[in-house]
Formats: sequence, structure tokens, C-alpha cells
Amino acid sequence: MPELPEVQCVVDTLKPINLKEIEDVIVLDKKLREPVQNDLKSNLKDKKILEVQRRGKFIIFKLNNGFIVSHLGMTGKFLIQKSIIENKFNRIIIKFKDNTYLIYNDIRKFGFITYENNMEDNKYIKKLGIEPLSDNLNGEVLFNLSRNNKKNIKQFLLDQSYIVGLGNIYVIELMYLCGIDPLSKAKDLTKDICNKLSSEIKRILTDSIKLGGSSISDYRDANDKEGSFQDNFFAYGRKFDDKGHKIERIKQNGRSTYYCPICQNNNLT
DNA sequence: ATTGCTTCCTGAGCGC
DNA sequence: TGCGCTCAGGAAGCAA
Repeated sequence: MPELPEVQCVVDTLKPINLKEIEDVIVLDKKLREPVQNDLKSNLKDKKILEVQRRGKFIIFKLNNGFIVSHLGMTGKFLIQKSIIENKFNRIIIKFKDNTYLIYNDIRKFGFITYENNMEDNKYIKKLGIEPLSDNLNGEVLFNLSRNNKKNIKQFLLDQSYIVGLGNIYVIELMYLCGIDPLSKAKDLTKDICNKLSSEIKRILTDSIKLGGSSISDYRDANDKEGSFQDNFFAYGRKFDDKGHKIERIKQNGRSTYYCPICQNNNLT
């Protein structure tokens, strides 16, 4: 579900919890992707939230002592509430000393929250690749990363150890925008396509963040507000593109790919 | 070392 | 109305 823009919008809307102190943690369901730690409550009690950051699709809450690391999976949400709004998918409730709440709500339970004493060598974070909105990503870096890479291009872009933050939707959109045949291999990318891809990655992610991300069904920010970037999709979920070309839908590695066989042929026009 | 299939979980939407 | 099927912003874990 949430890809980089959605996670960034959650992080941005979590700003009001900065400097709040945790009074209590109520675990309603321990069976998340990463089972809720037995000592989560004791580790979080009396801690102060200093800052909320994003790394890839992970959310990192920096505390005065230690960190919370979280991933939203497909349907995870963080919601700031003045009083608890009952919902059967609320999984963890963090109560602050000012009597406001941070709710972790997750229908499918593919997300998680863990407490970490330090972030050095964190098993999730240490595997992550380049932040696409940083200067560390450019066409040349992308070209070098994809050399000799036999993965198909979609798998390559989805792999969080190369570039972080892209998920199924944005990869589909990017391949459409750059005229990339989804059946081609990463090593088939030319320098020109890598340059184009790099700039389109930055543009589409930035544009989506401005529009509050994409809400397909479940995604909401910490204020329970929807994004609107889904109105700007060129390929994902469409039957025809803007040119009237039929959009084909195929399965790649178990996930849907929408693409235009006419336009997506790896030739820059 | 890679590739690709299955798994975790719940709900929506479809055809019959 | 209800059943059975497929699909859904992710990604670890496994077998081949």
C-alpha cells in the first residue's frame, strides 16, 4: 500500500506529536508482521518523541532514548486522535501525557512497530538502498546499479536494496512515463533511459507528496485524510491510456503490471 | 547467488 | 443472500 509519498505524508502529518511524552501503551493485537515485543510498553513509557523520520518506506520515531521503527505494510495507518475512536482494526494505542493518542490501525496486519535501543545495524534499515529524492540518485547511479543485473526491470525497481520507496503503483507509472517495456531486463536500460527514469522518479514522487499521496482504498494520513494523486495515474488500474491505447494487464512475480504494449518499447521518443 | 512461489491477514468486488 | 473465487500501496522466507 503505502509507498514513499504516502509514508512521507504520514510522517509529515505526525509532526504534532513531537515533544509529547508517552504515558501508556495498549496492545490490542500482538500478531502483527513482527510480533509486538512483550516489553514494548515498558520500553516506551515516559519516553519523549523528539522527531519522526522516514527511511524508505519505514517510519522511525526518534525518542529521547531509543527509537520506534515501524512499517505500514499494506494497510497500516497512524492516526492522531484526541480521544480513542473505536475501530476493530486498532492494533496498538499510544497514550500521551497530554491525553491525546497515537493509534496504530492495520486491517491486514502486514505492518509492525518495534522498539530499538539504537539504530546501528538495524536489520531492516541496514538493507536499504538509495533515497530517490536525495542527490545520491541520478541517471549515472541508476545506470551503474543496473549493469549486469538480470532481474526484470520491474523487480529491480521494486527491490528496496537498490532504490528505496518505490512500490507497485509508482513502478508501473514510471515504466509507462519512460516508455519502458516491463518485460525487459534491468541490464537492458540505456544511459538515456536511466537519465529519464531518474528524473521521472524524483518528479512523480515529489508531485504525489504535494497531492497527499495516492489513496486507492485504505491509505490515509495521520489526520485520516485521503490523498489525490490516484487521479493522475496514467497506467495503473486503467483500461485505456490518454492516447486511447489499450492498457494490458499482466502478472509479474505475482503482482499486476499495467502497461501499454505500443508505447512501452524502451525507445526514447 | 538468483529466481519465483508461498505466506502472513482481512475485506471488496465479481459472477453465478 | 450467499458462496467461491480473485485481487489488493509489502516483503520475508523458502525451495528449486
